[in-house]
Amino acid sequence: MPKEARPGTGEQAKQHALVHLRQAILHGDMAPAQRLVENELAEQFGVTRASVRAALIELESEGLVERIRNRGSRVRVVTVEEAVAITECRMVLEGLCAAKAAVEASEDQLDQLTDLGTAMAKAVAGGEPLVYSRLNHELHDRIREFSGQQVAVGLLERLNGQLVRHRFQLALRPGRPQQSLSEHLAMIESIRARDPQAAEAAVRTHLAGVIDALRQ
Amino acid sequence: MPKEARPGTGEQAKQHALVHLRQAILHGDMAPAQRLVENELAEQFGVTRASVRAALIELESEGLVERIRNRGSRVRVVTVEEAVAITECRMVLEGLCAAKAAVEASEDQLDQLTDLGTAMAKAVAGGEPLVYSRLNHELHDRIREFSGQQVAVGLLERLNGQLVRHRFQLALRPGRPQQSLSEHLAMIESIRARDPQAAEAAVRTHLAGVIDALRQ
DNA sequence: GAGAACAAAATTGTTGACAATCTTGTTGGA
DNA sequence: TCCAACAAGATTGTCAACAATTTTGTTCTC
Repeated sequence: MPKEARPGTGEQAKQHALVHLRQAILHGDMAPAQRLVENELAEQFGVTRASVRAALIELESEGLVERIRNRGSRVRVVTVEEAVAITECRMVLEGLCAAKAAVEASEDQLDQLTDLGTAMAKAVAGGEPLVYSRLNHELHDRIREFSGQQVAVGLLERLNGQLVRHRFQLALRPGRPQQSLSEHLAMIESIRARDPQAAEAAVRTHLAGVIDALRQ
Repeated sequence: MPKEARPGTGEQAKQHALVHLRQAILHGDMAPAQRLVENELAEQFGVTRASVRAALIELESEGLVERIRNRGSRVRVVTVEEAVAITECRMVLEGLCAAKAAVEASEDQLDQLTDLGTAMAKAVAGGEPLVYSRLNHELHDRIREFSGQQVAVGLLERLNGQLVRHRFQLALRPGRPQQSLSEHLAMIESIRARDPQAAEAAVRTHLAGVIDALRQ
C-alpha cells in the first residue's frame, strides 16, 4: 500500500481525498465491492477521517460508492441490468446532445468531428482496439461539448462514471469495433449535415447496439 | 424561527438534518439565494454542525444547494435558461419512461392512468388549477413508476427537485391547464394503446409545450 | 456437534474545539 | 475624497477524542 503523501500544498484536504479516491475507483485500482474503511483511506491519503467521510458522501451521490448505515462503504458493483438501464438513459440524453450539436456546432467543430471519424476508421483498419476505444470516448465527449447542454452533460458524466468496468470489457470484444465504426460515422455525418433528427436517430441506433452487446 | 426539536428518536442526526433541510427548500421555506449558515441550521434542527455539513454536501450534488469554498452555502437559484435545459432533459428521459411504460405496465396500471385522465379533465372543467397541478404531478409520477426504469426515475427526481419554484409559477398561469390537458390525454391514450413510439412522441410534445411556456 | 448467549474487536456516527479563510469595517495617508 | 493597508468579526475547514453500532469470536448448554 503506497502512502500517497501530499497533504498541505494549500490544496484542501477533502478535495485531495475526493479526487484521488474517485480516480482510484475509476482507474480500477479498487476491486469491485472492495470495502472502503475510512481509517485506512485517511492514512493512505494523508488526511483525516472527516475529509474521507465528506469525500465518500459525495462519491455515494455520484453512484460510485455504496454506503450502509453503521456498516461502511464499498465500491458499487453495477450489474448488467443496471448497465443496460444506464445505457438506455445515455441513449436519450446523448441523442439530445447530438441534436443540439447539429444545430449549435461551429464549422470548426464539425471539422474536428470529421477528423475523429477518419482517425477511428484508421484505428479499426489497423487493428488497434485500444486506440479506437480512446477515440470513441473522445467523439462522444466532443459531441456533448458542442451541444452546449450543460445539464445533460452533467448527467452523462455521472452515468459514464458508473460504467467504467463494463466499458473496458466491451472495448476489447473481437469484432465490436468494426460493427460500431459505421454507426459512429453515421452520427458524424448527420451532425455535419446539420440534421438534428437524423443525428438523434443515429446516436440512438448506435447505443441500442451497445445495449445489445452488453446483454450478451 | 421555530426550533424543530426531535433529535434522538433513534433516527440518525444527519438523516434528520438532510430530510428537514431538503423539505424546507422544496417547500419554499427558504428564500431563493438565502444564505445557509451551518451553525444556524445546526441549532435550528437540533443536530451538530458536522451533520448539517454532511447534509449540505449531499444537497449540493442534488443541485438544490450551492457551496463555495470557505464562503458558505446558499439555496441555488435556477435561471430560466437552466430551467429550459433541465426540461429538455426531462423531455427525453420521461419520453424513455413513457415508452417503457407502454410496454411494461399492467392492465390495472393502465386503468389508473385512465382514471387520472378523467380526473384531470374534471379539474380543468371545474376551474381548479391547484387540483389539476397535483394530478399533473401524479400522472408524471405514475408513468415513471410504471416504466420500471430505476435509473431514469432517479435522474428525473433530482431534476424535478430543482424546478419547484418555476413549476409553481407555471401552474397558476391562466389558460395553461386547458392547453396542457389535451397533451396529457394524448400521452395516456398512446400508453394505453401500448404504442411506445407514440407515447414517447406525446410526452415530448407535451414537454416542448412546457418549454415554450417557460420561455415567455 | 449445533445453537444460543455473551464478550471483544472493529468500524462508523457524533461531538466540541481549534485553525484557516474570507468579509467587513476602520484607519491612515496622499 | 479616494484608496490601500490593516484589524476585527464571522464562517467554513480540519482535527482528535468519545459514543453507538455492528460484526466476529468464544464459551456454555443441550
